[in-house]
Amino acid sequence: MNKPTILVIDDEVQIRKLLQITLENSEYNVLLAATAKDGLVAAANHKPDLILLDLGLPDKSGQEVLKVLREWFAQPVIILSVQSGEDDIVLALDNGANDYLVKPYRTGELLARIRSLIRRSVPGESSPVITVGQITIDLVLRVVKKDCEVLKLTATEYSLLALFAKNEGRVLTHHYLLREVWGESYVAQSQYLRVFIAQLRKKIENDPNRPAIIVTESRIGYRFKGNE
Amino acid sequence: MNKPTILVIDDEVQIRKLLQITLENSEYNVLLAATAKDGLVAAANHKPDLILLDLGLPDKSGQEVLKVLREWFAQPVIILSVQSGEDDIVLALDNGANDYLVKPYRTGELLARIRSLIRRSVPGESSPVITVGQITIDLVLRVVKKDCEVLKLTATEYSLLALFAKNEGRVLTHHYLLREVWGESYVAQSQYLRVFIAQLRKKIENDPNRPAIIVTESRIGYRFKGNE
DNA sequence: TGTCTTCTTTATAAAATCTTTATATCTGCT
DNA sequence: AGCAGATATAAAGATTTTATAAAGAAGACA
Repeated sequence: MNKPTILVIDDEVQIRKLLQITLENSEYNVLLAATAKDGLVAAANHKPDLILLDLGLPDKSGQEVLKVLREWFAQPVIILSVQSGEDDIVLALDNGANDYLVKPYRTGELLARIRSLIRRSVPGESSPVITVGQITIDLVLRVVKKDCEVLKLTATEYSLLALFAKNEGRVLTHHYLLREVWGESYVAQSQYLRVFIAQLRKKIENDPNRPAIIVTESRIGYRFKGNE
Repeated sequence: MNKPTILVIDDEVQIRKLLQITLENSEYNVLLAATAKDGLVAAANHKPDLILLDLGLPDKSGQEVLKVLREWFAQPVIILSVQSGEDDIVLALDNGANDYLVKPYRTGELLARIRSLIRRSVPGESSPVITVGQITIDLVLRVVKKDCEVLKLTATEYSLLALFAKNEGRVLTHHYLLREVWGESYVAQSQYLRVFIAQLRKKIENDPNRPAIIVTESRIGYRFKGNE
């Protein structure tokens, strides 16, 4: 459940800054580009979830950018422009824009239109399932299975296991685990970790006395071993 | 490829006429409705490819119509309204509108926005009847049955159940449920949720003391379990 | 106006989970 | 082997969360 990424292509630095702050406050990742060229490169490299495109770019017309973009970019594009002529709007929409806002626009409305487009742009998403050995974790459904059998985990146990599964094979330090699962102020509570690791092992290990999935790295942390 | 069908819901006869002519000239089939009630019926019967909805209807607020519609209608909805306030626009978009045009709008722009939405809309069908285990939910008629027997649910109970049914198997957090059913300002009222979950269980569970359909995920939320 | 339905609050019991404590076991080192 | 620090585990205790009934409030409707 990552934050969506939005690419802003606008040549005015103040607008870029303003949008960056606004969007980051609304829990988006923000990429910035000042020219058409940079914008297209950034779009290709980062595959943003949505693009905010200014029509008045120095190096290339925004309409051109839109056309080029639409040859491969399927995510939503919102045009921001000072041009309020109907011809511009119709052209942009027919070139593949999903929306067109005339500057100066209202921030709340822009955010609502972004929400609306992002909400609908998740068509064929396959629920990300992590499979490690006999353990299966469906992060969307929030279901953990061992050999097709559903396990009952508490919220904390689940966070811990999900964190391990996302870092299969890597050693996770006590400090890191405590900070990620319990929060910054619990980094000294190593005993928590021991208690919950024991509980998890009781539920997922074949022989909890000989842990094979969550192995302890003494004095450092724990490691989640999937296969071999 | 058939001509796309557009449903116009507006109480002013001149606007209906005008839109009908405009749209038919642009190769669309047009359906007309003058009230919220007729509009909802027409939407259910004809499954249009797009709806143009006026916010100022005599019998019911357009925002209400939108919410009810969105319980099962997945195709695009464009709001046409004399209201130009940001709050109205944001509310409509968050209620599921795909676009919002302030009257008087420009015809060319409206047509371009319609083209844009229809181009992008997936022909994917959304079955308006969900069956999960013994429970059947008709999202169009808003009727819930358990083993062919109609259950009497209040509006809130229905919204909650419909939301669950649309997300079968996945954990829905307290926060999410409260926001979707009651609205953003109620996200802290977890007690509501408990009360209504208890009421729902009394109505749909075989043994309300041992919930098998709506199971609680302590400290996280609830999960709607269909079969298995 | 009174009745009915539904929503909202309050109160309390029950359940689940988290936290702490106690003790046993392990690990690496001299 | 013996020690010290680190880890494992069970179980008691404390706290939070959940379930449920029921009372009060707010509307709808005739």
